[in-house]
Amino acid sequence: MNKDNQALERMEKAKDQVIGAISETMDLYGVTPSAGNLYATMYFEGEMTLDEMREILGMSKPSMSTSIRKLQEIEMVKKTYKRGSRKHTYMAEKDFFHSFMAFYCQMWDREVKMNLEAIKQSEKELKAIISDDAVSESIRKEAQEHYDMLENSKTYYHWLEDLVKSIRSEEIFEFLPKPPTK
Amino acid sequence: MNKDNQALERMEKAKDQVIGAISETMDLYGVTPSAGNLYATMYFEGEMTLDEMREILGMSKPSMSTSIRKLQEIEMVKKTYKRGSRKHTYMAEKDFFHSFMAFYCQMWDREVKMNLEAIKQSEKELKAIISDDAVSESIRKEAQEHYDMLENSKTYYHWLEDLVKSIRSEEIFEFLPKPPTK
DNA sequence: CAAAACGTTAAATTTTTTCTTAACAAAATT
DNA sequence: AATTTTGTTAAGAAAAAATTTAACGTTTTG
Repeated sequence: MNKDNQALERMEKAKDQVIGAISETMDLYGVTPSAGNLYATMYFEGEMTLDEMREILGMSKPSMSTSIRKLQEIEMVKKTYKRGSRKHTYMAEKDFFHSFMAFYCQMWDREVKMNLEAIKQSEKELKAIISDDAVSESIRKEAQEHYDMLENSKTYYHWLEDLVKSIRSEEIFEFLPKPPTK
Repeated sequence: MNKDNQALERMEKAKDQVIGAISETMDLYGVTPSAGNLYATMYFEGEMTLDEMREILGMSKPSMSTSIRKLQEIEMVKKTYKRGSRKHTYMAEKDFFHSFMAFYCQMWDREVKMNLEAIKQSEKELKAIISDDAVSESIRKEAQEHYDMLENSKTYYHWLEDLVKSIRSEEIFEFLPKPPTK
């Protein structure tokens, strides 16, 4: 079937378009190129084993192993259980809403936690300066300014917390409904 | 004033806490370490010139120049006009809401545009395969599956577009109000 | 129980990115 | 107009990250 080979070639081209775009996007998200490429490839395939991945991407097995682990961490790939084969199989999460939620919630949670903790420590130090009468007026004033700025910034982090909460609970879709699948 | 020096040292420690945290966060966002560090430093300072940055960070001037440019791109730093000095001065955007909006809207816009374009091209190819009667049934079926998957994924991108819109218009704050500044 | 299959960890290599020094271009002051 | 000041671009060096080859431990199968 010559027509079929032609069609298959054309299909590869079609897939590569999207694979390239997804891969590039993920790159911007701080996912390594090969992990991005792997995910995008899996997006078009069903279950895959590490060897199949290595085969199709022309890369080493440890490379696939580490990429898959990273993709699992951000919940873009799930381990699947296939009876018979003793090789592990994995599958791409195809619901981008899920990926979006998992990725950003994880990221923002970490941001909030880290920064609020740092602010807490910092404010403790600043407070000590502010309430020490032996320190000159101008320095205490500066400390106070920094303190106020930090205190003010907390507003943002708490908002971000709320955002994460509304995404996890899916309340956000009441405000911003998922468009209907035509 | 020995007490003052002590206080200043303590203040540096307080600032460094937060600088470290912000810097690390920005790192996760794909901003280079030195740009992150620069922003976090400027967060505590007023207007700054390139030479002051170089001085305080102990880095080269071209480094500051490129970092500042990147920070301007994502709207985390604004150019300020200071009469008198002919050196350029810059100032950190301290409103994290603004930074959040600028950064993610830019990112998501690019993602939507890139991927929808790729999908469009890809679907064109797939359609050609699907409607070619000379191609075997099984291949046409596979093409149709890919097509449907792509078509379905558009839902997500359109949602992301809506999200960006509601952030830009600040409508999102009606749903998720900024917590009051105590 | 020995040998093979599978996945992961460790060490080494390659590639990419970031940063610096040096050269350059534009603007301004003398 | 010549010299100095300021910022950027270009090329090279240093540092960091990604990938591969090699070695290891576990599980399975003959």
